[in-house]
Parts: sequence; structure tokens; C-alpha cells
Amino acid sequence: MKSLSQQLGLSQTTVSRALNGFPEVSERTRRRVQEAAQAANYRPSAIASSLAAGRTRVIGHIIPMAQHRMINPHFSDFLSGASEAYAAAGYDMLLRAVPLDEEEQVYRDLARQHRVDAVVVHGPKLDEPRIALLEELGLPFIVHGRCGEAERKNYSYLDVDNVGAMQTATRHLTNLGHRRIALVNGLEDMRFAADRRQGFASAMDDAGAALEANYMRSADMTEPFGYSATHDLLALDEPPTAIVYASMLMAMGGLRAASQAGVKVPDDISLVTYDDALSFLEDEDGTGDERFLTVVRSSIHEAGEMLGTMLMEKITHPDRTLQHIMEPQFIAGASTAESSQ
Amino acid sequence: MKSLSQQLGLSQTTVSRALNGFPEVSERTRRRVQEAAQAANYRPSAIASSLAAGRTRVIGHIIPMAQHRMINPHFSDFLSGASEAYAAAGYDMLLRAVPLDEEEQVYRDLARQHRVDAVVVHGPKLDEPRIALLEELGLPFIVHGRCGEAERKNYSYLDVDNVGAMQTATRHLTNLGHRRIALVNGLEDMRFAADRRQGFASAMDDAGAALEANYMRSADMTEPFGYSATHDLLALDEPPTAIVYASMLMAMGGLRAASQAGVKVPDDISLVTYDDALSFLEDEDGTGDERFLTVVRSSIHEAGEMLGTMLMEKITHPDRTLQHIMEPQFIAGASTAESSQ
DNA sequence: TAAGAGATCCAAAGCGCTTTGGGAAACGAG
DNA sequence: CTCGTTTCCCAAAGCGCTTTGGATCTCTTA
Repeated sequence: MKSLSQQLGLSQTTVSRALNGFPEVSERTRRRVQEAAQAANYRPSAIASSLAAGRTRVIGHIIPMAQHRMINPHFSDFLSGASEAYAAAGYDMLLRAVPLDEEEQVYRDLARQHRVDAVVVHGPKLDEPRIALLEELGLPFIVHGRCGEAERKNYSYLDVDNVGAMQTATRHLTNLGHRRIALVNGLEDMRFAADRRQGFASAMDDAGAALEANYMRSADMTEPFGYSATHDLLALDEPPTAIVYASMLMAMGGLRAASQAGVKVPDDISLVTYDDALSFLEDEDGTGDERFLTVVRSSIHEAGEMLGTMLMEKITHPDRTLQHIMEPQFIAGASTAESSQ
Repeated sequence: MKSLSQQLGLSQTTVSRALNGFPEVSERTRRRVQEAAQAANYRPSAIASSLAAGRTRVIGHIIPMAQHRMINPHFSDFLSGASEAYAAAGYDMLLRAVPLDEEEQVYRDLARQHRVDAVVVHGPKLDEPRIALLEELGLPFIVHGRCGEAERKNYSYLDVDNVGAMQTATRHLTNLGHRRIALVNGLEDMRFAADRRQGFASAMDDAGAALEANYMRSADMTEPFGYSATHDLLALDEPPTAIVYASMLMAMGGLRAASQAGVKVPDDISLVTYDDALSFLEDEDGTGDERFLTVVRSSIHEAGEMLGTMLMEKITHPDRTLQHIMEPQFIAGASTAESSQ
């Protein structure tokens, strides 16, 4: 940049201002500077500008790593969406996979090191200490999802209407006459899973159907868990006539279990699932004419993109509180039918 | 740090040296400094040290985004592994999902901006311009996989023995008497997919089995593609008696297609797949006593971890060329049986 | 025409570290 | 005791930008 300013006969001040779009520079010189920069293939040093300006143009994503180093597969699609939004604003994404018990320290370090301008809070739990921590640290953040007392607190988040989604899914089944309905859910200390359970429960209640403890399963949302939960449910003395899954991966495990047990879908049992529109489960053209499963769907890639955009706004207007809830879409497939009972 | 050095009655030089483990500091003062730093909860500013030292302690991961914004699901596990290795060395991970046609510019910018100390090259193709580009840019890198003329070039990489893996898988089938074997592969402009095909082909050749063009399918490794490819294969006039898949996701699609078509596995058809040990397809306890599919398996999480470690070494010894090949493990399951023909 | 307002630009002071090039004290050898 | 070494520490000069606080010049307005 020094050589650039000398070559142009301008001060570094002016060059910097011209390139960063400050108004104290005439249009003519700005253009001149920009052209020279282009010609010299000049790229400002990100670190130097970070140091001088006190902002890094980097967003931190702390990925909580569960016990078995499992990482939620939904992240990859979410991150690709967020990354798009950041790129459009000239921001970058810093990733750290962190064991659960080190999370707090990592946030503290990140804040004190000034490594990032803001962070995204992933996987909020019902009891979520990170919100208070981040507010204490003064580190801007946005939550993907909500935590416990979401309605009372005044923080920014992007969430999906999980309650509504599961109500829709469950109601679809009760409307078809089902009453013995099982729920295969994620870990219910997570707010989203708690919400999904609540949506399920309220729709059951509306239909006057009983909640049976035996029909409620919950664990990490893996395909094998979907399989084993379904396997167990089908083996009950009085198996459910329908199952609601909280994720496509578990539903796939469910399909596998049903087919292995010789149980026909939807003749013998109806299946419906929440669907994050994970890219690796989608048809190449995205349409999925073969759509077999009945789903309630909301693209997690889009969620990432939207959250990224919101965070960019939050950074320019730190005082604003941004809250948004995405509405999933119900798509009837061929995996649900009238209850035969 | 200024206040710290004043408080201690030492120069900033000494404090910096003490904390960074330089030898020109007596053990006594070093301890004194470290204790004071601990007490003051001091964390050096990462950006300032980056600027001064000319290294950022950040590794760049450029994730190529295919046409439909699909991101390879294997990344999440790979990244979590790499992240662990980085964290252990005090490094961070910068992520950018980039459309294919912008890749080169991104590498150039990253290098000129000094945003990262090194990068990881993902998804090398047979014809891979990035190696030459990065060498030209002088940006240290390591490749996950190999590119076209791997044997001639002198770059660092971590790869899996894809040829051997597929030979093993295919041989298992030919040993069981199968001759009409299909391959459902990834996109074959990618080196790893080309290798898998080659392994398949050579094992077929060894057994004197013919390669039939109709039996060779290749596309993005999604579950739906596994489904449709298998569906089509089963509908052929002369369907294969066995199928080899290049990924677990496609194999799952294959299982779905078979079960829907009423084709019994392994009675009517044998299935075997390459398996990246994706966390969300694993049992909670990782053992998988229900292991149904016969697989050739190599953990992609471990690959990430190992590659991260190698890259750390590469950074401290830039002159070294590190090359490593992981050997997958064959695990017999219940999805393969003797050919009935 | 003088004075205030605007528009452009600049010199220089950082941002918070690392690193160079000594300097002073302690130690050993001759 | 003197001189060369070694050990330990320091002052100050950056790293490559941004930003403050004017300075200069042109344009209005009374």
C-alpha cells in the first residue's frame, strides 16, 4: 500500500479511504486509486487492517463436540449457507470443534484475543449459560435456535417453528385416524428437540390421543438410532400405528427397520418426519419426484444463509435485536395412510 | 501486555520471550511472567502477533461447492478431526465454501492477504491445477487425496488406498462366485473415484469377469443417487448379482431400492460398500453390533486428524514432503453371500 | 470582500505484538 | 586482575493498515 500511494502521489490516508469507500475522497481520485489497485493486483492485508481497525471480519463458529466426537451432520449444510452470506459481506468463518466442557473457556479466549467479531451459538439447550456469558463478554452473537426462556430474553436468534412443524406432522396422522403414535426424537435437553416434543404432545392432546412413555424415544439423531428405536417399537406387544421422526436420518433408519421386519409402509405403519433438506439426501435436481416420505421440511442451508445475513446486520447495528422464525412446509408423500384400526 | 510488563518491571521483549518459550530468558523470570499472566488472565492478541510475526496460526479450508450448493457430507467429520489436531497445536481453521469457478481467485487472495499459513486441498481431481497454483503462490499446503500424476509430483498428501480398498471389496464378491457385478461410484473426474473404479476393474479382471458399461454408474454420492442407480440396475434384463458402492450413503439408497423392489439382500443380490465411518451413520457406542452391510472401512474423522497433524509438521518443516496412505479395513457383514448363479 | 462552510487531502500517531541489535552483569580462564 | 564468554535483559524499530486532527483550497453568503 505504501508503494501504491507513492506511485499515485497520494497519502496512505487517501488511498485507504478511497478503497474503503469513505466520503472524504473525490470521485475522481477514488477511481484513480481503484484502477491503480486493480492494476497492481493489490489486496490489503487482512491482519493489518484487523489490528488497526479493531475488527477482524471473522465470525466464530464453536461446534460442540459430543462424547464420541460425533459432529452433527446438519452442520455442513448450515455452514455452507452461512459461508455464502459471509462471503457476500467480505467476512470469513472460523471453525473450532470443542469438547463440551471446554466451551466456556474457548468463548472467553476468543473474546479476549479479539480473534472474531461475533460468534454463532449452535445447539442451544434448555438451560443455556452461553447467552449470559456472551453478554458478559460483550461479544456479539446470534443463536441458531432458542434457549430455555426464549420469550423473556432479549437476544437475537433465528429459529424454525419446531412446535408448529411437529403439530402439523402429528395432526396429519391424527386426521388419518391414528391414535397410537410414537415419537423418535433428538436429545431433549436441546431446545429444538424439546419444542418438537411439545408440538407432538399438543397435537396428540388435541386429538384426544394418549401419550405413552413407551412410544417416546430420544437420543442422538443418527441413522442407527432411528433403526433401533423403530425396531423396538415394532416389537412391542402393542406397536404404534404411526411414527413421527425428528430427523430424516432417523427416518431412514426407521424405513430400514420396517423393511427388515417385513412391515409395509404405509399399509402397516405410517411414517412422517421432520426434514432439514440435507443436500446429500436430496436428488441431484433438488426436486425429488420420488419423494416417498411425508415430511415437514425446512432447508437448513437456507437457515444458515439467513442467519449469516442477520449476523451481518447485527454487526453493523449492534443495538438491534433480530429475531426470526422460519415456517416449515408440509409435503405429503406416500409414507402415510389411514389408520386401519 | 504493556501493563503486564510494567507491573513486572520487565520489558515487553522479555515478557514476550518468556511466554513464547524463547531460551534467552531465565527460568525464574519465565515462571514469574507466566504466573503474572495467569493471574491477570492475559491472552495475547492473535492479530497483533500475526501481524508482527508474519504468521497467523490459521489453516484455510476451501470447500468447493458444486452446482447445487451441495457440500460433501464427509466434510463435517473430516473437519472435526482436523480441528482437533489444529487445536492441539494452537491453530485455527478458516472455512470458505466457494463456487468452483472462483476457487483460483480465492487461493490467490488468501495468499496475498496473508490470511492463512497454509491450506488444505480438498477433493483433488485427476486434472488438478491447484497444486501448481499453490506452489507458484508459495502457500504451504497438503492434499487430502492425490491428483492425477501423483507418483511423479513431489507434494504432501494424505490419502486412502482406494485402489486396494475396492480390490478387496470386489474380490470378496468374485470369491463368492459373483461375475455380474455393478459399480455405483462417485464422480470419476475425482481422483479418489477414479482409483476406486480402477480397483474394481482390476479385481474384476483378475477374476476374469467382464466389465459391462451398463453396470458402471457414477454421479454425486447422494442417497437418492444410490437409490436410483440401484433401481435401474435391478430393472435391467440381466441385472447384476452384486453391487459395489463407493459410499455408505449410496449403499443406503441401494438398500432402500432393493427392499422396495422386493429383492432380498443377500439372497437375491449381494451388496458391499466403501465406508467412511461417518459419525451420523454409526451406532452410539461405535461398535455397531447390528452391522449388516459388508464394508471396506476407513474413518474419515481419523483421516482429518492425521492430516491436521501432518500439516502442523509441514509448517514447522516446510522443506519436508509428507506422504501417507491409510489402509482401509475389510469387515464382513451379512449383505454378501455366494452367488446362486 | 470577508468570513464561514464544504470539500479534499495529508502527516503522524497508533493498533499490540515480535524481533533486531546491542548492553550490563556474572562467570571462567589465562 | 583482565579479558573474552555466556546469560539475561532492554530500547526501539517495525508489521501494514486505520484514524485523528488539522491544513489547504474552493465555494457561498451577507
